[in-house]
Amino acid sequence: MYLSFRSAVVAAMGDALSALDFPTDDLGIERPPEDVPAVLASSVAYRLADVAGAPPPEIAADLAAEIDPDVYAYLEDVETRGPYVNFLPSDRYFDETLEAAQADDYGTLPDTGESVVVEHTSANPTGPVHVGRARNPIVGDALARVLEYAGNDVERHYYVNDAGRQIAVFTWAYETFEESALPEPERDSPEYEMVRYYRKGNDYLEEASESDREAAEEAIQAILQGLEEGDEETYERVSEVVDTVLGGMCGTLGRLPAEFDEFVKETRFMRDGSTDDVVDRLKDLDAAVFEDDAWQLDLPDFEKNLVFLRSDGTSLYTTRDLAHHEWKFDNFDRAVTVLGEDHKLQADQLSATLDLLGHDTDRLQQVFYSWVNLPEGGMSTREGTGVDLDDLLDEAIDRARDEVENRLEDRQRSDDLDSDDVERIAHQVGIGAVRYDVVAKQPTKGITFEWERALDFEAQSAPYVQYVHARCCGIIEEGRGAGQEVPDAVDADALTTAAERDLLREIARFPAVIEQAADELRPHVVATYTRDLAEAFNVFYRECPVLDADGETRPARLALVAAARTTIANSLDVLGVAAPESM
RNA sequence: GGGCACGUAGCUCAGUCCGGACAGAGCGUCGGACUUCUAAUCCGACGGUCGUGGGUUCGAGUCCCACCGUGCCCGCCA
Repeated sequence: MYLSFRSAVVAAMGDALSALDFPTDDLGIERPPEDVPAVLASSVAYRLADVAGAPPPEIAADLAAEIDPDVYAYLEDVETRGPYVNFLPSDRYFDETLEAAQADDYGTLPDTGESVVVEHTSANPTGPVHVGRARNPIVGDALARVLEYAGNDVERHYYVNDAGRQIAVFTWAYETFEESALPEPERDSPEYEMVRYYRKGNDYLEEASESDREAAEEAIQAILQGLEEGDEETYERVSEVVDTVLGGMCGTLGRLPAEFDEFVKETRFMRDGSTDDVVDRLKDLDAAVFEDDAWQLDLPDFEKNLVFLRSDGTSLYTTRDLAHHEWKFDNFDRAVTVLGEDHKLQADQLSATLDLLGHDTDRLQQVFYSWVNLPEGGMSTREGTGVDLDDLLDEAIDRARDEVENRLEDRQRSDDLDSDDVERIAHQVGIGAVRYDVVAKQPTKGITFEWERALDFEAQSAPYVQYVHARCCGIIEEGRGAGQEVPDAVDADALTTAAERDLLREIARFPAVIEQAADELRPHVVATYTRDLAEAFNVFYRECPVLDADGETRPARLALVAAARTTIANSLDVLGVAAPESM
């Protein structure tokens, strides 16, 4: 309804402007402040003052007079306030919003017919997932959900680095050191057990004598060469390490939850010949140069050359990533990648090179986030510094459980929660709080990890929004018990108070929020929206009794609660945060 | 040194892309509201040179320039 209303306003403004011989390239449509009852407004009158030779309020009045609301769908009235033209929606707008918002798929936009691959996380399989990179799966998964709601056919990919030096070191270390020489694993899980070899190997390379180190380097190089040559046995050896560690990491990511449709291995593009193929085409480019025995690309707009083939003839990460992205272009309409800001230059070079290879790089978009650091510095898997995501999630669940148990005593509601409920709520709230805290912020902002802050359940947090969902469910359940079912169709006329209208207006915006989040690839706008929606609901809740309301008001309010419930549930779903039915 | 990002209330953040209605929340502090559909709630008070200085504009937190501070990047690593 909101999107239709907006189209109507766009049409009305365009018609009015051209009728008065004003330019129609700037409609000035915006969202008015809260205290203005209009759903949309236009500030264009300001800019027309010069052209028209009249003060803005006068122009606004002329524009408003030019528009006949009856001609446009959902438009009730056009008013002016100073220089602003305000558009007020009709009863039908509210009636249909109330009905549409009760559908389970409310907020889902029509199919775009486009396939989108969202690549996120893609962390090197070297050890436990730590908080430093936890932003990637959380933002990436939310982004995938946003794009799905926006009508796209989405696939989530994890690009697995199984061909780099780190993995060769890991494989060598795993095959070289005895478990008896290693410390106890921090957890009973494959990646925690395996990372001990990786750390041991790296320590050894730093501390060993020169001759020992050279011997080790030889073994490591042999692994890299084996992969480059497509040697099956080497691939098997590396795969054992990679698959084991990755399996463990996915267990942690699954708790968020972040799941993937496909794990795309780097070696795939070495083994199928596409890396060699892209190297051949790169060599033919005008920008290709052969310097210092290595093939390089002299990219415009970049200071340094991009090496794509080493002097020993082996490929680099970037080379394989080019083949990877050509594969994405072959199989999807669009590709979105979530990357740490440290990959920005590399991503720009990738796009520039794909452009030189003749690809339409508008189909590739990158979303960057900055790392989560500790007060004392960055987190590193190799050095074992950092907070494991598993520990953060466990702690969040523990604290949420404490909260639930503390609140149990002075709980007003009579539906006793059993121990399963307590555990369910602890998980929903604990993990939801962590996830919401991350997804609600613009990813480019830096975050310093602090336990207290990450685990604050007050504030503008997930529980605040989740609580609204639980309240909605409570009212509906209570009503059902008293024989008051949510009506199928209802007249929004019965909703007369400002609190009811404000809530309905917020509910109506949801599809536009999805559209904006998808267009801008910024899931955090959905989080901001959930707060506004929850706030509007809580005001309504305080001022408007539902089940005790009289006459037509009761079914109308019940329908409003049902609409709020699906809107809250779906907006939380977009963020990947659970919507508890009680808490 | 060069490039990119970030800088809004004591603290954590919206708002900046696309300039417009008095710059909004939460936390903290102080003061109120549970015999009433769940108080993880609500209401009120206090709190702001929107990093600094210029510029463009009828109008700048938003656009441009310079500077300051912080982070990231500038490998034949990934």
